[in-house]
Amino acid sequence: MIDIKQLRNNPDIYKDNARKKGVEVDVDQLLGFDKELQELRSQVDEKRRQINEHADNFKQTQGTTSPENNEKGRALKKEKGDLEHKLKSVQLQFDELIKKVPNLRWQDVPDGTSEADNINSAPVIQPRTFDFEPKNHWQIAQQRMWIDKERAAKVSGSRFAYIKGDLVKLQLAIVQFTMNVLSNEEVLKKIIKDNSLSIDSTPFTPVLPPLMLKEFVYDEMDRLEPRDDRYQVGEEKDHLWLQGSAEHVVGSMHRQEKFNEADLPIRYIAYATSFRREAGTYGKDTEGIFRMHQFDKLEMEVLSVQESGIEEHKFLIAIQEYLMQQLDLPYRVVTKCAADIGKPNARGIDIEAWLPGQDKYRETHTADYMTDYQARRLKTRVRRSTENDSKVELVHTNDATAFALGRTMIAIIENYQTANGGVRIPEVLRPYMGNREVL
RNA sequence: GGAGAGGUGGCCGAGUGGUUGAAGGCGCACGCUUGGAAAGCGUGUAUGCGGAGCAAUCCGUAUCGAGGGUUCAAAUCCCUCUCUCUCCGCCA
Repeated sequence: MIDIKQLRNNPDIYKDNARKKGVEVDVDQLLGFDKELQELRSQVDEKRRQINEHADNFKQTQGTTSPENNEKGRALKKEKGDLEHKLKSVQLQFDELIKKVPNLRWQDVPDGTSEADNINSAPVIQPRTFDFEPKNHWQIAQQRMWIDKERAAKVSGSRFAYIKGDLVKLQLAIVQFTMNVLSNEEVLKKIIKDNSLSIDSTPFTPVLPPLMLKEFVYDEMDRLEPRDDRYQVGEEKDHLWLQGSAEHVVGSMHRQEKFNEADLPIRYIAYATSFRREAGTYGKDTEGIFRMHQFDKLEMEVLSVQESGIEEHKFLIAIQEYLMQQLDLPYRVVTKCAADIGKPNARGIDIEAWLPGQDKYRETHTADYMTDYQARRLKTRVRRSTENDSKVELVHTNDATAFALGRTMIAIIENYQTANGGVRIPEVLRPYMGNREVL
């Protein structure tokens, strides 16, 4: 959620921002509700003052009072009740509307009307040339019996799969490799230095989060919508939702908490299964395991003070690139335009891996910088102390993919394939696979 | 699923109707003391909203898990929900 005070002072900036993001929201109506709320609140406060003053009159007499006095107190309370009732109904309308106002985009986010306006970097690692016709991951995996979608369809339906054999070992190797990189402060220091960042090198804490979350928490994260893409569990009884990304359960983990400045940044690397209905993607990416209802992911989440938010964002992108370079996978970096970064985002970057079997770049990573947008409703705050002053402010949140395991394995299979249908193992993963060289 | 105990400030913990935004302690900050430090002593130490002021600050209001109720008055009484813990049962 945005800061209403900021919007009061700069309504045009918010209007322009919403337009650029392609979000429709009536800012003037919101300001109207805001004004009404302020008036009602001061009326309620005044009424409460009168009630308190009236009650204070009995303190001396220790409860000795008269019917007339009781009558007056009751009348005041009735008036307060009426005002509060009005306040509540305006508040509800205000709350609904303010949630629709998108976060301000960062200064350097390019304009654009759709993902077609995103800006692609030149390849950072060049696609390799093959002296044979490269197959796609599905052809290879099927032949090697690594993926079984037919049986998964019998049991669970479309867009589910059994992952088997060496592909499982490969996934676990990537998980271990990544966990080791992100909890190694020396590596992080090097990445910080190489990218001329000036942030602290606190290592990432590995996390296995719960996969279900409460509806109102999901809403506070501003990730519940579109609900069509979410799975609800125990609709009547539990009101729980399956997370669509570890960000949803890790970013919300410190809701209603107040940190000391020295506690930040807090960095997590979560390993979790994500669930998505993939509504509206019928017939898209049906081959293989590119787009599944369920997929495993390594996800980074960072809570920081506001001044280092943007550097944390750049740090996460640098880590993503480092990881891709370690696996030696061809990729490019995509700077997403205003229309494509999403409502809660201030800035968004994707990484796309080259898939020779599809002859295309495809998204494997995303990095989202939310400034204080998520933290405001979550009430995740930090106490900051200076000389003789201490204030509490909202933390800034960042999340970014370390590896989406399914897609990463697709990229490995397709880029590391050999003419005879084999797949070499990226060097850094070999120690985690018994030092084997091929799958 | 059954039975019980709890949720108070950064932390611990007192508090069964008005003098409690909340005792006491710890922690933290500043000052005194010291060659310096520790100990000791003193002072201060929540946040949201609205208002006044250049400002330090002051005024009003709300907040003791959440919501509702009783009362002139609720951290304190009643109801509902929620979370944590203990014991039993079931179970990976």
